[in-house]
This record gives sequence, structure tokens and C-alpha cells, in this order.
Amino acid sequence: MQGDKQTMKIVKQSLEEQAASYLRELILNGNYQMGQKLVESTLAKQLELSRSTVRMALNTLAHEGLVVQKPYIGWQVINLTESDLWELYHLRVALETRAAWLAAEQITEQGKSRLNELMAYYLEAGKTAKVSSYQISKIDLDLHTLIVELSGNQRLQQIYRNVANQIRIYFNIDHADYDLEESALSHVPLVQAICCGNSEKAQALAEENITTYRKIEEKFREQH
Amino acid sequence: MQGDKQTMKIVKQSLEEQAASYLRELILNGNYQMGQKLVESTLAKQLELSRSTVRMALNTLAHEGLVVQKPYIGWQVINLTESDLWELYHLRVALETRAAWLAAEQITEQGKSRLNELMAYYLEAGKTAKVSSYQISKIDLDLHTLIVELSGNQRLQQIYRNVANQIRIYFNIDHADYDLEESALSHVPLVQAICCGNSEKAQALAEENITTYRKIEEKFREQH
DNA sequence: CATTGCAGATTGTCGGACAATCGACAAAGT
DNA sequence: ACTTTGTCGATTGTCCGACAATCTGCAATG
Repeated sequence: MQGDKQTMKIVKQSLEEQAASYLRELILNGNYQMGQKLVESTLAKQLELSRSTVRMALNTLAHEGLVVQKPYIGWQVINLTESDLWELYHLRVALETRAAWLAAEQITEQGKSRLNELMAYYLEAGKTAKVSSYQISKIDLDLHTLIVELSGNQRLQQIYRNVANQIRIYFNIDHADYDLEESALSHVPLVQAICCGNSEKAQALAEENITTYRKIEEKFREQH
Repeated sequence: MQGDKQTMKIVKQSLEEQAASYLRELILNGNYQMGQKLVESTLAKQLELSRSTVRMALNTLAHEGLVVQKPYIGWQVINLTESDLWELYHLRVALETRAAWLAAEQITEQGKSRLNELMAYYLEAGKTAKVSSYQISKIDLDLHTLIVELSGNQRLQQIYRNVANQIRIYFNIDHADYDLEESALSHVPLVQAICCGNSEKAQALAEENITTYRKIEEKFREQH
């Protein structure tokens, strides 16, 4: 009634969406192993939903690339291969470079503050110590996700989210140590370029920035 | 039994897939208008399938961006707005530039011949006369689709297909005349760069090439 | 030892049922 | 006249149960 916003928020989520979100989190948090079988009827009992609803949720996750469906055999959590990582890496390059360009092109004051805030948090965290690649990838993805968000392109954002989620699955099983501070520092020029509205430079830096992650891809190749 | 390949091909497509393909073609060929309502029960009768199966097919098309679903209201063919075209345009840039880079990076003899073959057909068709944007977009998309295919990145290919399909919907209602020959000629340097394995140049040319299509986007803006 | 055939498990598809929600219009109240 | 409320039809959301189609593994067969 007053000027304040009403904080009341009605959650309107279909059961299918809720089931999909639930399973998505389980997969992303590593509760399921890569390639693990998911049986419709079993999940239906666990979630106390009908098989149809579970099936639709799995369908959604399949479209997001988190699970795969083999006809008459079943669903299973995606099993990332070497070539999958290669594909995801190049998709990231394609999407993030354009996102950085767009973000720089139309950056606002609000956007700048959000970027700098997250960057500051990133740098602060970097001072602590070496951490697992899981955490480094999380905070790194947060920053890149923000850049994608600032691109203002919802379709790009949606696709990027799916790509990023698939990458997160891999980082769940990679527990090597990386230097978080070095990672944080390498993002500073990119953030600056975006805030300055220098789109060409932002694009180039974004590409260069991801290229450093190629090390991880190569490391994967050695292991297999 | 002999050395020849057996041409026997068992079609193994679920009813859902068949329904999705059928509806997809209807939408892409302009049999439905943008924003038209699609009723599950009506389609189920038409296709002689159960509502569940139709629903799953519509779900697939929704993930592809061809239809949208509003809870408790229904499904409808996507209604492309100005901002949708803007999003799609930049997605094309992001995907195609990387695809061109990748294609040039790993082009094979077979790839070269396929490219040159299609390019020759393109140039030949260009000599005929002015044609509608529908046809020009079709043959143009064919070429770009081939480049994306030659990138060897299946995920990129999949996403590009969805983006291209959404763009095709718009070209169904844009019947202005364009110069096909000019369009064909503008692609020659790109094809050459890819065949020469000059990835950086191919990337730059791909971006420049799509930029010419910005005219269409601007034209759309004027109309609305 | 290779092939065949069978049984169990799981998915693919269907039809029906009922609740939940939406849009629109009529009815009621001020 | 205007707003609010109630109602109704249409459509989707969800569930259930049933059966066919298919895959896997293993036993039976030759």
C-alpha cells in the first residue's frame, strides 16, 4: 500500500519444474556419478510423483545436456568424454567473447558496480590460499555468468547456462589445486575493458582468458 | 552380403519425434502464423496420437525455440519481436564466427570439395534474377550450415540449427527482393579463407559477412 | 562355441480421469 | 457508471493403470 515494494512472492512452479530443479542440483553437486543410470519408476517413488512427471523432468534435463536418453534402455547422467570437453570449450569461447563484446558495448553504471563488486570479492578470496578446482571454477563461472547476463541477450544467457552446467559436472571430479589469486588477477583487465566500453578489447581479452583454461582440457587428455 | 552397402535402412523414430518433425516443418514452412495458438487435444486428434505424445513433441519444439508455452493458457508459435531478432543476430555472429574459425582450422579435402560445390551452385543460382528473401535466406543458410557442420562441433551445430530455424520463421513473412548474385559473391572470400586454412581471416570474414544482414534487422525495426 | 530362445526389467504409448488455472462474461453491489 | 464478485467453459497440469515394444542377460540348444 505504501511506497515499499511488496515482498510477497507466490512461487508458481509446476511439479515438473520442481523435479527438474531438484535432479539438476543433485547432478551438478556430484551426488550422481557420470554415466549413472536413472530409472523413471525408481525416481517416481523417491520424489513421490508419477512416472509421467518424472519423465518430463528428465526430458528437460536431456535438452539441457545433463542427461542422455537411450531408447528402451534408459536415462543416464551424461558421461563427458574428451571430445565433449573440446566442444564445450569452443562453445564457451564463442559465447563468452560475444557476450563480453556486447557487455562492453552497452555497459551501465549499475552494471559497472556489479562487476567491480564481484571482482573485488574474487580478489579477496584469491588471497586466502590454494583451493580445489571445484571452487575456482565456481567463482570463475560466477564472474563469466555475470558478464553474459550483462550482454542483455537472454537466448545467449540460456545457452551459456547449459554449457556452464555441463562444464561444472566435469569440475566435480577434478580436484587438483590451482592458484586462485592468479586466476582472479587474470580477469582484471577484462573487467576494466568492459567498464570502459572498449568492446573490441573486451572481446579479445575474453578469448585469451578462456584460453588459459585449455590447460585443464589438456590435463584431461593426459589422464585418459 | 556383397561389398556394396546395403541401402536398407530401418527408420527408428519414436512417435514423439515424428510428431515433432511434422509440426516443425509446418511451422518452418509458414503453415502456421506467428503467435498462432496450438491446442494439445486438437493436434492429438489431427495426428491421431494421444495428448501425452503431442505434449512431449510440443515440449521439444519449445526447447528449440519454435513454440512457447504459457502455463494453463496454452502453446503458441513463437512471435518474433524486434529484440528477438536482435538476440538471434548476435547469436549467429557468435556461433558462425567460431564455426568458420574451426572449419578453417581443420578443413579436409572432402570438406573443400563440398564447400566449393555448394558455392558453385550458389553462384549459378545468383545469375538467374532477383528472388525473394525467403529463397535467398534458404540458400544462404545452407552455406552457413555447411560451414557449421565442418566445424566438427556437434553441440555448436545443434544450437546453430535452432537459431537458424527461428530466423527462418521471420524470413517466411519477409518477401522483399534482394540481389542473390551480390549475396553469393560476398561469400566467396569466406569460402576461400576456409579452404586455405586461414582461420583468423575466416573468422573475420564470417563476422563481416553476417553484418551485411543487419540491413534486414534494421528494416524490421522500421516496420514496427 | 556360436546361436537361439526365453524371461525380466524398463521404456514407449495410450486413454481416461480429475484438479488447477485462465479468460470472459454475467451478476451484484456501491 | 464503475468496480467487484461469481460463474462457466476451455485448456492445461498431474496422475494412474494398462499394455506393447525393446533391450539385456542367461539358459537351452545344436
